[in-house]
Amino acid sequence: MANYKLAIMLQVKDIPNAEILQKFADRYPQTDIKNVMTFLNLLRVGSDLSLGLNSYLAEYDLLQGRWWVLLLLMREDNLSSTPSALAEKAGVSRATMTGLLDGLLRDKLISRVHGKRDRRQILIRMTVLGQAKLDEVMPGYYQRVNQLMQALSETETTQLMSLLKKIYQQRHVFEDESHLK
Amino acid sequence: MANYKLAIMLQVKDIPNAEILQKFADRYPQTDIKNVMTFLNLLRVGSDLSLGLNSYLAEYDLLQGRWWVLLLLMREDNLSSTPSALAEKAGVSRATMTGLLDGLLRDKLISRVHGKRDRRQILIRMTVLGQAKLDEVMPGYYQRVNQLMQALSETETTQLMSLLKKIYQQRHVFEDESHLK
DNA sequence: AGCTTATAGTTAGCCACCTAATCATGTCAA
DNA sequence: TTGACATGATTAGGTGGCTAACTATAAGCT
Repeated sequence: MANYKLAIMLQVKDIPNAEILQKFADRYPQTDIKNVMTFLNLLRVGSDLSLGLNSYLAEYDLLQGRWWVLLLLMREDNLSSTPSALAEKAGVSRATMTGLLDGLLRDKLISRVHGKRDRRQILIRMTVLGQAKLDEVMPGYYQRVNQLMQALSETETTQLMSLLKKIYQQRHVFEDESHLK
Repeated sequence: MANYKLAIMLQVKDIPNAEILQKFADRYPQTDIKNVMTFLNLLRVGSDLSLGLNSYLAEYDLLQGRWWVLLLLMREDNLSSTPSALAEKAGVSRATMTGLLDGLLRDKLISRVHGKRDRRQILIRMTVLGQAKLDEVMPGYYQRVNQLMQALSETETTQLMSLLKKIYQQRHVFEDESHLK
């Protein structure tokens, strides 16, 4: 039993074709080829879009982690939050958040202030530079998302949301033995 | 212009709701809320499934990278390939493949043999232990994929494949300025 | 033959993620 | 009020990505 650690997604460039999957299906009879292909395609599309988003953000010296932190701060009325709250909302460990904040601080996009009431807490506030960075990045981001989603009609987008939601509800299948019949 | 490096997907736990997106839409008028939400959900589902797959594989001391290498080798008639061919098919750099192969070698799941014709080449062959590992992992993998995809009917699965394909064709939107109108 | 260029693989060093351990501060109950 | 436990943040150490630089071998020209 190993420790599972990384959120790194394999960039599945070479999804097996039906013939190859059939070879596996012979060895492993439970295989449903169509299901596997759909699953792998879902992973691949997600991975490629994530990679693409990163490559866009990198033009502005950001990656998804630090960019998302700025977005979370922008949502707050006073542009402030704490490391643990940010870690929770971003879905990363507090240790990772410390690292992300280190990077943002280095680029002066945020500031760290020690809490007054609870001296364990640190208050993170987005700086004017941070806001400027976001103002630089976001228009192009929205433009590209729109461009991407133009591949689908309004109806298809609704459909996709609905299908994703159904799959999302099953997401614990890999983790939790009890979900198997 | 920074260097873009990681295939790490942000685990977007906290997708903004319509109200928050509206706030951003006020600041950034090009925002199409529905498109953004669909995009973020696609990223999130991909990320969560990838994470789940990793957590399953970790029970067998594998992660997606090393697991995928074993699958690629299993496809080959003689269970053999070269590091560069594997890197190409797995969609990772040759340097990363070196690292993955190091790990597989440590666990004796593959063997390295120096090429005869071209002495620069190394031949990677899956060992009996490697095949046994895959035979251990794959049934549960297929079982879980089937379980996951039971969320969708046959028709819905076909629909999803079609929608994903349409989006996939637009995947260069983030990387290539010329795709913007 | 001997240069130059291309190719296969590894190494070095960076980044973002993780868990576990640590340190400081708060809280609560005997 | 003090000892046990909880909580916020950081540090240490490991993994798997990346690019760039390096070594060794091969191939192609002149």
